[in-house]
Amino acid sequence: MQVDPKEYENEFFRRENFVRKQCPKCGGFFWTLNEERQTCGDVECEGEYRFVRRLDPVEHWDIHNTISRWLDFFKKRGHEVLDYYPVVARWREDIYFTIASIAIFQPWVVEGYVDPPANPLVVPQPCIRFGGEFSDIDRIGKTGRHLSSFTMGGQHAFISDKWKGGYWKDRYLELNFEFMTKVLGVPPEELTYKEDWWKGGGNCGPSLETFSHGLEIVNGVFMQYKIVDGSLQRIPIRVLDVGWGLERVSWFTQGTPTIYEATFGPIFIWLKKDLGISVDKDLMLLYGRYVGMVKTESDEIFSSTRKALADKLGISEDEFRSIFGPLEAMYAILDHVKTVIMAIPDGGIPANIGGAANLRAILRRAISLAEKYQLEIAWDELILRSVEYFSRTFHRIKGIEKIAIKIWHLEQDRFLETIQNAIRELKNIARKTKKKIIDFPILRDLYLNYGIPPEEVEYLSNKLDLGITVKISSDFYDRLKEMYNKPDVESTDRKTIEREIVELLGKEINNLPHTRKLYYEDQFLKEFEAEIVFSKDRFLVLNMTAFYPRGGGQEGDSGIIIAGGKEYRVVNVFKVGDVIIHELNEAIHENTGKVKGIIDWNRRLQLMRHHTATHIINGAAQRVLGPHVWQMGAEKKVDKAHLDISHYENLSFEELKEIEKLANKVVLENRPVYIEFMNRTDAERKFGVKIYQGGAVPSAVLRIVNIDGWDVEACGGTHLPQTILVGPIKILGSKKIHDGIIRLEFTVGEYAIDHIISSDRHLYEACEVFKVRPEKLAETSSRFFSEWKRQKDELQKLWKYISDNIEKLVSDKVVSIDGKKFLLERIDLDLNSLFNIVNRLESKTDNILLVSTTLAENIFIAKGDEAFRNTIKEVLKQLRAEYKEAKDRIFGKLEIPSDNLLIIIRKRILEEFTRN
RNA sequence: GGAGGGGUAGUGUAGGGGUAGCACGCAGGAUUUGCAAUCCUGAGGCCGCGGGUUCAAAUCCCGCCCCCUCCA
Repeated sequence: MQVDPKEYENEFFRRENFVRKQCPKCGGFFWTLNEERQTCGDVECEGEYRFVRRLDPVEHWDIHNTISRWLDFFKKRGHEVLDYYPVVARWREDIYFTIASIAIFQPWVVEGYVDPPANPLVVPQPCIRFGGEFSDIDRIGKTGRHLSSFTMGGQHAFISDKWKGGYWKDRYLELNFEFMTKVLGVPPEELTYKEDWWKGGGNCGPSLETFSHGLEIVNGVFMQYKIVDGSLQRIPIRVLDVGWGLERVSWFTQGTPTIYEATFGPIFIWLKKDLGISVDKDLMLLYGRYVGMVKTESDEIFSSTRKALADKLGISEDEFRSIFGPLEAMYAILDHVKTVIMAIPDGGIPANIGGAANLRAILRRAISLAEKYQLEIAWDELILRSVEYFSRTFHRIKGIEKIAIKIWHLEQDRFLETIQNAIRELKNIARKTKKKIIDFPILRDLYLNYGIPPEEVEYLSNKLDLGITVKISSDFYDRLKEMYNKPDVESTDRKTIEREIVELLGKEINNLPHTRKLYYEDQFLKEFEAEIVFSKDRFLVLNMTAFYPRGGGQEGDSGIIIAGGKEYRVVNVFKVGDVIIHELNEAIHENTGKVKGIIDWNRRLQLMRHHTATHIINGAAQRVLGPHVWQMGAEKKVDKAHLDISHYENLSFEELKEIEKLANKVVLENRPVYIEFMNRTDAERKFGVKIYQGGAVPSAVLRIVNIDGWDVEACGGTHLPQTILVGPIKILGSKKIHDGIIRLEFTVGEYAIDHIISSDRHLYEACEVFKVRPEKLAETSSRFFSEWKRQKDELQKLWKYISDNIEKLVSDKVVSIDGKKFLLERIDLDLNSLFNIVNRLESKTDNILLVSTTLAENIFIAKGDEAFRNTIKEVLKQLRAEYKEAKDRIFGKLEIPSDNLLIIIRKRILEEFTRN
């Protein structure tokens, strides 16, 4: 797009005599003090990183010192320092990870609903990005500069009529210039400010990027427009959105070959030594100097620029691969481990869904790279060292090393198992398939069932020398997509239901005044009087209500409303915007007048108990399991409730009981529960970001529910004022509902008592069976179980013995008549055993009839040719006996002694054959 | 949230209404100076759990649990 050059003009440039030039290479405009300068300063135009000069990192400018110097600089110049936010952007619905420092302030501050926490301010914000210009996963480690997690030094100022303290372009550049030249010591003529345009999240504005010696170090955006119907419109609030690449600052000042040496410092030195990787010093410096040539726009460009890099270093591509392959793999591994670690305390657990899937992807990439280059990574130590090192600045990862190691091993096992399964399956396919060709259907199954993409199948079958051809169609993923795109069942989420109701009630609902929420003013209000504001069909809106609408995972209240002398049952209560709608059991005709509302108090009390219990259990789970636990969802019903938490594996019985015990302890401690409405920024400052347990809260003012010294959450639900009122908490069980999310089911109050009583009853009944006391039940039942197993085995052996000998027992009873072999005998066994004998003797005889009298039952079974079966059936009809047929077998029960049947049949058979 | 594949001995698997098999591993024995190899013998299975159908279910039907994977 064409940008008005005026956008970039400012007093600072004028005062310092900067000149505006156009770069002959990229065509971009930039500002410089050096009139002779041609290129803009970007590495693609400069061709090299001219600051690279040293092999090993130095502590003086490591990432920690870089961050603290940077913070100091701005602190001394009137900026307030903010603690960093989580890397999992729980307060945002549109992004999973925090991708930039400005994300902290979107949308509430940027759109003017909430005051900024300070103005101006700086924040060292760790960000996680998968994909995009700076972090294309496959390129990490190979470009010298890509990271999946980095620290954005956010320098922010806000300009609005209502806020003091902001500043704009001049002051920004003044500070920027001062830091670059005075703190970093860059000669002024070596600085360039390149013009760019930034947009995101509907906002946009001009930006000036700071370059030196080939490296982009800062991107300063002057957010001041929003895009309306394709054209720019000034927004009332202007936001200075400056992002410093703090790892880049650290790299720039240390002058190491790549950003990785600079960022990972002592961990890099240790790992390199541990793996025995070494590269010639001069070659390494040369690599660092020119690795910036590598471009990542497309696969073609990437490989051609990589080739150019090898040429520049004077080595062949093969040599390049063997020298730098392991090193680049190590760079990537360092990066990936750090990113996984950074995400864990914020509840970012590797999983198969959403943003968490990216965490799994890089974790697996790290493992794959180690395997590919045969790097014997000491993962546990690497994780320990990474946590130790980075926790110096990023305090939230303190103490997560055990959990991180556990997660790493779980994921590694899972990954290796999947690969093993896939390899086995592939070998089976290779063995079974005659054509020795693997095409779409097989590739599809391998991908869908084992997660192995076609390229990997090809790699594996070559590596394993399976002698098969892998045919990858270029539209593989498109064909898969076609299969997914089958129309799915209509979703009836809450929003569609609400939309339907709004439609039903008409647009008027949106024009109604906000309903006064009596349930917040007095959570124990059981009865109230109010006035009708609106009614239609079965829906009623009042000017105020004590009925709690469904929300925050808490079910709505029920009860009765008396209007016009008539009683209505309230069957559902919900919110549309700030209007609370009561759904009644029948249509109401009054449009005005007073009503009386009575809440179903038993129900409400139980819901409140469940809600407060949810917060108590959440706090307990965090303490028992670790700081990675966040609430991922919850539901509170009358008879039971559940809480979903971020956690990496199913809970053991012991963990469950520990949580239960701790939760009940908090109940008995009778802690007060404070509730207050707070400004978003104040709440965050006072209680930290852990208040966002329930996810994004779409409001500038938060309702803070604070269980004293235990748990603080932004929550709209109704709660008890003291924990003792929750009553006993009984955890019913837990299960994994997704990877990385565990559901705890529980019940409280009288329902908990009921549950305990019924478990007692089950225990009592089980004890009655064995006539033992509860503490002996497990022991006794396991003794019974092993006894039962032993006897079953004995029985089996016995049966085997019998059947082995059955031939001998009956062989002399087989009679041959007219070339056919008959066995007509009485063997007193149960029917099932007779079936087995018949099956076993099938090849020895043609026609068999066995009768038996066991347990006062006369039974028989016969098997044979049609004529034989017909004879039997005829006799059975005469005897009025019931029988069944299955294939060539007839069997059933007799009312007469079974011997009788045997005698009759023997006689008949003899008759028939003598007649012929 | 939607969807595939799977759960049988320590491990890997076959079978698919009628006595639960195979390979590797394990134990004992034979051969051998010893090991490996080979041969013989043996131990080891709630066929994931709970219902249903059936004379009979590992197998068929229904529900649940667990594992792996894909998509949103």
